[in-house]
Amino acid sequence: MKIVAKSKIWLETENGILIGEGRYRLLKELDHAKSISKAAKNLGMSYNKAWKLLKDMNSNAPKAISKNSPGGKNGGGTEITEYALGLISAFEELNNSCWKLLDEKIQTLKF
Amino acid sequence: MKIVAKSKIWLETENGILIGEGRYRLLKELDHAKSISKAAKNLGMSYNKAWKLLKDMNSNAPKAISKNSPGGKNGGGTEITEYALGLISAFEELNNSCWKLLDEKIQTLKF
DNA sequence: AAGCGTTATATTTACCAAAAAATAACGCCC
DNA sequence: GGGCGTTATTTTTTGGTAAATATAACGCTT
Repeated sequence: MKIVAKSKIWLETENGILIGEGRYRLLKELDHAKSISKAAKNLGMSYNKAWKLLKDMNSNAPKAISKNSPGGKNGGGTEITEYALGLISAFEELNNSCWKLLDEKIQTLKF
Repeated sequence: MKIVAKSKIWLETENGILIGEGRYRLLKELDHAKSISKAAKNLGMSYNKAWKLLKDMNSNAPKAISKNSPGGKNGGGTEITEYALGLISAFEELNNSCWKLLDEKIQTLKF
């Protein structure tokens, strides 16, 4: 019987969760859509949830994650910071090495 | 600001979850207590939940996880199999190497 | 056969978190 | 200043899961 190892990783500060799978996807989509409402729609997520996640990340992180602009031209928008881009990379790298490790390790075990 | 990487790993078969953090703790306690009701009490878990977890593991695993004996001397009891002991070891090993990897990797990243 | 302590299972209740809905605020633009 | 599309926030509703409860079954022991 085939047995697979799965994992979820996330980063925490003393304030709370900085990034995990859902927040990672949101940041990537925000980087592309430049708008919370559009990003949420693209991800099949409610605007409300996306906004709460982003707000939480901003208050947990040591630096700003996004610059939000309500009102103005075309209603406004949201841009993520350089720091957020770095977070995205870091999360991807940690995830990839974790998956690779588990894939290798599980070969050495027989069930 | 201090940032830590956390992870949860688990093993799945095509039927469902084989072992994860909660099931791991239950198996270890069962190995010691030889009784679902005692193990559950020791873990602060309801008997109902422990029984369901064990039943699920047994139906997901390729081999028996436990031998349950209702009735009889002292009301019966539950013993986990050699296969379950192997699962415990495998889970510990995967977890340890995963944590070690994350600890090392996160040092190389600056936030 | 009655009692005991366990496993086995179904049912009901409670809770919490996610989703949805509603409302407000914002600032450009015409 | 009114309309537009966005962000911001609160409130309400819903759904799914955990907890609690209840009941049955089991097989030794006396």
